[in-house]
Amino acid sequence: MVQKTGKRARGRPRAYDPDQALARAMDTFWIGGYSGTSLDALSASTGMQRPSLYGAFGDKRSLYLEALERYTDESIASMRETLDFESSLRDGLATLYHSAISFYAPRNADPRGCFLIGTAAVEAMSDPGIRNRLRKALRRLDRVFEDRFRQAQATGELDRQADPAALAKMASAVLHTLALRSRAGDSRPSLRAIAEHGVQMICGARSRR
Amino acid sequence: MVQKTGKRARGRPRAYDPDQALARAMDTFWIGGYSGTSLDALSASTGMQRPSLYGAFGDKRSLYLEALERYTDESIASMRETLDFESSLRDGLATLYHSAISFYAPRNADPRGCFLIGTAAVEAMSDPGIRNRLRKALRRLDRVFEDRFRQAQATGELDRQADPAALAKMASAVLHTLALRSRAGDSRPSLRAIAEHGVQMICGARSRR
DNA sequence: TGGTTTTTGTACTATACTGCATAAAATTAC
DNA sequence: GTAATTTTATGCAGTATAGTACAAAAACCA
Repeated sequence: MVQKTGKRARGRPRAYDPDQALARAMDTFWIGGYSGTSLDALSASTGMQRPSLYGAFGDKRSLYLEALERYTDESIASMRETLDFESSLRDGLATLYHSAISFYAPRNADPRGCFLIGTAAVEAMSDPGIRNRLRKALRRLDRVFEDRFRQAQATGELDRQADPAALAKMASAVLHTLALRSRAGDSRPSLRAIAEHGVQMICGARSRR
Repeated sequence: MVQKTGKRARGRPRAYDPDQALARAMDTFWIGGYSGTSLDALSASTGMQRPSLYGAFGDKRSLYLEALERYTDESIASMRETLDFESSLRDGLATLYHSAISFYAPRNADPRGCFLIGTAAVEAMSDPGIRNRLRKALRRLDRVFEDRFRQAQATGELDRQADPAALAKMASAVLHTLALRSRAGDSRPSLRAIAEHGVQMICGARSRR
């Protein structure tokens, strides 16, 4: 078994960094999907032999689930950070979407979209565990937007009669379409245009930037 | 080879209906995804032996591509029909979304979402052919909305300054999020709520139903 | 009835895949 | 330096998979 926080390991030291290995495994799943990614591919990308993979993460599904959790946590943290950093709701949304586009369709690499939509959505039908995790992840993402909308309502930036939960789902919908379209190969300018229209639609078209 | 429009086949008659077989194959891919669906599964669901599958549709990828095309064509036809049938833009959108929900999350079967998002999006990364077909399919879906928005503009139902292409992408975004969330297991009422908020957001919240 | 044509069903090949057993390697504890 | 402990590396077992070869079957034509 892997000793998670062992200060000085007793036996032979590990030749890999568990965190980096998980990140590489996530990238590999991201490209090939769960069913489309073999243990050989994971072994090659992480640099770990199969028995080491099993020792560190358990079987293929467990490794995928860890990658899924990691992705969700990181995405949510990054989104919260962006929305907190920008002072206005409008700027926060705009920055968040533009960051998402850079993330989904990097300038120097193949577009990959969102890990959840690109890999978990497929398996959701045949694996109830993955389906539940996907549903909860989407709900958590909704909550990030919802919390910011509530805050905007408290400061008077957003109309008192607005429905924060409903607006949050619309904000997520824009994110979902950006993720899908980037994976489908849409150009970055066209994605940026969608993001801008999304911001206008959610915040109201009144104040032009 | 399969004779597509032969009036009276010369040899032994086929034991299957190519159209029904393709529909069954589509269902099977829909559930398991491309990589996750084996030829044995396809053989079982269609009732055809593997050699018959090859004779009729070619290899696994060709069969998948045919299912993809069929799904796209049928979806677009159905959407156009709905938007044409309803007299107002608002009712057309509302009916379209509700039909989509019934389609994505049937009352008597497991929710399955959209074939494109659920199966083609995964393969898009490793198969450029599928990625291109997905991109074109999404564009065609956008066009359905765009055409309807243009028509609404012509009849004065929609503001002259509105941007039909941009509105169409937002209308698609709502459809995308419905597809994703249904596959993630969201409840039908929550999906219906999203649809209603989507309609209000796109058509403007002025006229309550 | 016999020949022709097309499809079906069985069986096969070669490969890929997941998971694990086992021994060598690298480190700590005494 | 030796024993104990943990990880690595090689290789294997059993199964699943995509695709195909080939003969039997079921129709038509003469």
